[in-house]
Amino acid sequence: MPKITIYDVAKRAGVGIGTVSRVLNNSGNVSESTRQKVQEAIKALQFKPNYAARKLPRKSDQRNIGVVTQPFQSYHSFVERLRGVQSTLNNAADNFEIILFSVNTLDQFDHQIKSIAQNGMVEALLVIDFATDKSQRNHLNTVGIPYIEINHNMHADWPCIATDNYRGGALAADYLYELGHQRIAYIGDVFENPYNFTTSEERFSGFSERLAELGVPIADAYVHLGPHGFEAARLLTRELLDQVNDKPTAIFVMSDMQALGCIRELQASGYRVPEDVSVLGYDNLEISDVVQLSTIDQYVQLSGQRAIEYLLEVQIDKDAQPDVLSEQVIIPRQTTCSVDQGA
Amino acid sequence: MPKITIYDVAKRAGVGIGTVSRVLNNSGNVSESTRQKVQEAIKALQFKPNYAARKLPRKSDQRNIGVVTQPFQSYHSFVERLRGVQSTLNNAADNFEIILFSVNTLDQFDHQIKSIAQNGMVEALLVIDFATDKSQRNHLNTVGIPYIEINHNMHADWPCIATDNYRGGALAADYLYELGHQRIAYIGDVFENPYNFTTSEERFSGFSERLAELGVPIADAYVHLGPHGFEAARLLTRELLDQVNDKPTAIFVMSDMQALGCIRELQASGYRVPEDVSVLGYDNLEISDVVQLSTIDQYVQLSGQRAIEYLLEVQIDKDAQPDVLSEQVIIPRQTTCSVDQGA
DNA sequence: TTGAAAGCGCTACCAT
DNA sequence: ATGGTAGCGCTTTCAA
Repeated sequence: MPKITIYDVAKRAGVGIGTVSRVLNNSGNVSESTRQKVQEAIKALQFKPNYAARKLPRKSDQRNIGVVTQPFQSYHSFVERLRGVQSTLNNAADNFEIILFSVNTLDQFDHQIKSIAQNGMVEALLVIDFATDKSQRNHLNTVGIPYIEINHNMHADWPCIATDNYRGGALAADYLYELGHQRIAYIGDVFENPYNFTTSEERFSGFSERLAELGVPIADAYVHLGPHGFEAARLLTRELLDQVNDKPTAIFVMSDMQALGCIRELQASGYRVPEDVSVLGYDNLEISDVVQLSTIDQYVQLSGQRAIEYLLEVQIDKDAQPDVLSEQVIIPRQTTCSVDQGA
Repeated sequence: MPKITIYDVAKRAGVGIGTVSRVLNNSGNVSESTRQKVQEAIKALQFKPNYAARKLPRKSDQRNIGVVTQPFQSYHSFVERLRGVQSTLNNAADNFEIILFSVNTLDQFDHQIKSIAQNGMVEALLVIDFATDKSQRNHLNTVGIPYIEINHNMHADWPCIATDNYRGGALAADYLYELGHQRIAYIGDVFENPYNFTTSEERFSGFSERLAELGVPIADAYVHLGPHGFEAARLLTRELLDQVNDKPTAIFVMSDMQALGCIRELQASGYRVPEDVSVLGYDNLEISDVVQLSTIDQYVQLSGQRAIEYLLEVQIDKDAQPDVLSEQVIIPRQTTCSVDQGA
């Protein structure tokens, strides 16, 4: 069926297109009777005004910022980041909308980026948890859409805010070492996954390398990797406990939800936390405060904020440079203690 | 500064606008040297192609669905609903994008709805946690944007999916009553709030009315309302314990996070859960499974799915009616038991 | 109060 | 390979 335009509506209602436009916009100067006729024609024809055509002759001040992301990898970081994006946008300007593009696969991601570059619906783009490739960046550059990545990896060559997992891992190492721990274990996700997420690997690298520097290298038997989640982490903890002669005095778990699973298994096996085994998580979920889990906070909301600030600035100041975020902080709570206290 | 168009770029590069358009679209047939010149002109002029103008002559098949919502009232319901929206949209059609409009106040909401109706950027609208008024619905109807609300209240007169808190409350009453409880308390949010959220009030109404029907009406002293959150719920529980002579044998708490606070305070006061006091929450968070909290699951993801299904159907079948969702289910876990077991 | 007509900024097709 | 030109569907004058 052919596209229905105001011409069709006008014809059917027996009026001019100007009149149709007027009723569409409530711009007055339309008699009640004609308005009725036009409304009827609209309804009968199921007319839908064309967004682009409508916007074109208007000096619209509405602007869009696109956010490309995975469909909510983690509740926490997704929502917190979006929150940072939102509030920053609201404070900076009131005419920005957020367009959420969510993609499931790398192919979809590629397609999405190119189509975004093509149709120009957004004037700036925030890419979360994906790494753009050269061709994708070319597309964006050609049409002049500024973009920034929030990603696990750092790149020197294009705008990027890194969530520095490596540094977070090192922080964990320092913290546990300073508490006097020597036999330390790591529990996290397997390193290979379809999205190329390298979170677990990076946290582990930072952790193990720092530990080696400190003179307490982590033995393979103390590293247990598996699927994500509470239950899986329980199993990994069980595995760790079973396979090792000298029980660890501390465990660094790559996420809070997994740390909870780890603690559960430890307690079920008769270990006290932290007296027998300290457990350190990563994320600082709301629940982590509730259960007093020691953890690492990555200021994930802040990364959303920084990203938008950069995107906004780059429109004004062509030479803007993103703040490379690499802030984390240990939140010590009740699941970690020094080895002495344990003894 | 005047808007920069391809004409400006063409002039500056000494070419025709057709050529500029070609380099913009990578459509070939441009010599490398001219492409260079055009690129430079684009850069120098900071030219940004106009989205609307670009889209107009194209037969774009990209379509948008708008989602208007609070900025993430609750992580859980926000993400879960969005998840339902996403997956349903992805399964149904691959050319739909989600445009997220988030508003903080009722005024902003009104403004947003009217501007959405006006600019026609989306062809369908999902309104979450807000109640549209007559004038707003008129605006949407005038331009023929189908919409649906997901809200706490049920309306017979326009498309709406109700999250039937009243029924959920009644469910809680039935469940606790059947376990043999007679002295039952309620802990929840205060009924008045700037957003007109009536969740707490509705859950309480359903709960208390059902309890009355069952012959075990809830006394005022057993109802404690306050701010949201874990800590606040602790305080409310303290208050309850202090002000009442006969301790309740069961407490219905309006949300899981609050239920956790309640349990914490109970245990701190020497009560065993559930042996001394049963606690029932509402939401079924991920953590609730972990800590084995008995709760009510409202299938919040499903509501997002149903809403999109309706919106999609209404485009095809003008007489579509939304499924009025009112499904909840008790998830009995380890924080509730019968009074007999407790004794 | 209304109809006609001139663009809005771009794409795509025609020539050349 | 390139420049010119006819629309895309609408809003907004301008006359009537």
